[in-house]
Amino acid sequence: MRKGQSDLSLVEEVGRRGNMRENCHLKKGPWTSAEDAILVNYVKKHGEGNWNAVQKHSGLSRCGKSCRLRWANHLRPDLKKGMFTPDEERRIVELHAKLGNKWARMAAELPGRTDNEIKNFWNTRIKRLQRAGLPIYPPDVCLHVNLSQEESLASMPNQDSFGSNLLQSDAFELPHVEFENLELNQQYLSYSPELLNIPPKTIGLSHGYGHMFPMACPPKHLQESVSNYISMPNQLTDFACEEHYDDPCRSASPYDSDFSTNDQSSFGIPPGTDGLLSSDFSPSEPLSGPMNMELPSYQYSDYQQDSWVNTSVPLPSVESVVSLILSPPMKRAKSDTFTPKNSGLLEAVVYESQKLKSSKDESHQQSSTLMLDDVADFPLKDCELDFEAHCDSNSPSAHSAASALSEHSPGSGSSSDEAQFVESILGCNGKNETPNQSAISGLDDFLRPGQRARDKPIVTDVIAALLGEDTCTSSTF
DNA sequence: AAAAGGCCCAACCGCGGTGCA
DNA sequence: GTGCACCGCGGTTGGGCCTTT
Repeated sequence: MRKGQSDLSLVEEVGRRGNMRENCHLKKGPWTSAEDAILVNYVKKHGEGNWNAVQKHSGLSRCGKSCRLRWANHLRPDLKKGMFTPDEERRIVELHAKLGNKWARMAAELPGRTDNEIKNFWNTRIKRLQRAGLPIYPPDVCLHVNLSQEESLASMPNQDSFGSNLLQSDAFELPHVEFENLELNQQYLSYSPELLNIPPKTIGLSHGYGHMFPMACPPKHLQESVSNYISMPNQLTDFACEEHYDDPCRSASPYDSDFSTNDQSSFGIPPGTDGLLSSDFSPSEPLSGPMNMELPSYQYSDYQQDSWVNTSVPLPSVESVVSLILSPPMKRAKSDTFTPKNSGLLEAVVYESQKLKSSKDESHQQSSTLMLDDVADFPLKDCELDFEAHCDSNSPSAHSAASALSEHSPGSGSSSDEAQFVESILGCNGKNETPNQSAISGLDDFLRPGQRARDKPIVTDVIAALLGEDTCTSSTF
């Protein structure tokens, strides 16, 4: 545009070319170069801000919002145009792993890039990657973020005050979560009042979540990454091999075993089985907050695409269970003191069960030997803490036992053979699977939300088997 | 060559936060 | 304390372009 050209003449030009109808109507749609010129002119004269005044003073028939957006995304002189460089791409991935869908914050870290640009890039990228069955986050990024967050965890004051800090911290913003579903959970878990020492309905679990699970309960975006590993056996073996096992960082996470254990196929979960990972959990109430803003659920693997129906979370269920089951006793034995690292809900459940069981007749003891021993020494208080963390619906594990138990509603999903399942749980199905694998497979089926109604009695038995007690005789069920 | 489908990106919408009267 | 205006953020939409069939 020629210098000195008045805003007015530009407006006239806009009026001629654009599809402005009447002055009283604000124009929408694509910006014309004339409009751009007006806006640039205006900002040069008056500076940024006060965007609503643009319309008044410059005659532009655009709302302030639209002007701001146009300026911020396209007209700002410091904007970097063109494709993202590999460095920028990597930075975005890292930032997303750290921040989640905080586009504006990410943009602040990438000079010349806009939040919209980054958002579009990311959305496109994850679509592409997920279509290809590739992980959203490269393992090294996960590890990097995990490590850095672990450091911040390590720098926390003392463990004693952990709980209170946890409840007070605002460091990580996470939504308060409606726990409609949890009411049903309580039906199952009510035998453990201590365990559920939380309001049944709305529970503000956001505080301290990040401390509790530094990346352990990473925002869903990491779950996505994790879930993608399900379809990436090679990466699984690459990343989750033994040298990572004892990595304090990795063991810090309920996802510890994610990479090493989530490969359904390696656990005898047949491809296409809509186990937990693809259970069509769809909360009756939409989850609120940032996590909810994230992708509804791209948590599916290539194996699961057919059965993928709006899966909203359940991935962690398997993780929690699996990490519990597969964690070497040594590792757990070291965990005399609770750390937020332990994936806890199932442990808590199991622990409670142990407690109850020990006060009852021990006739079923044999059937409970699979997993309980490793976790029986977990202090309940710790379990409570842990459970709170898990109850955050954004916590991957929140949907672990809680949702898994609660979502055993009639509906979709094929149920596996119950007898086999129980056998699996008990690790004695006689197949070539290792007991643990069997258990996982069984648990997967057990935890499947879409369990048929007719399975309910079986489910109860299964829970009993899992918990090592006959729930039919238990007053707590 | 044409239709269909997918991709990409600019722009819009709704909501929440903040400042001010 | 309340209402209003403004601003910023994140999710969603719609249209143009490209690729595939």
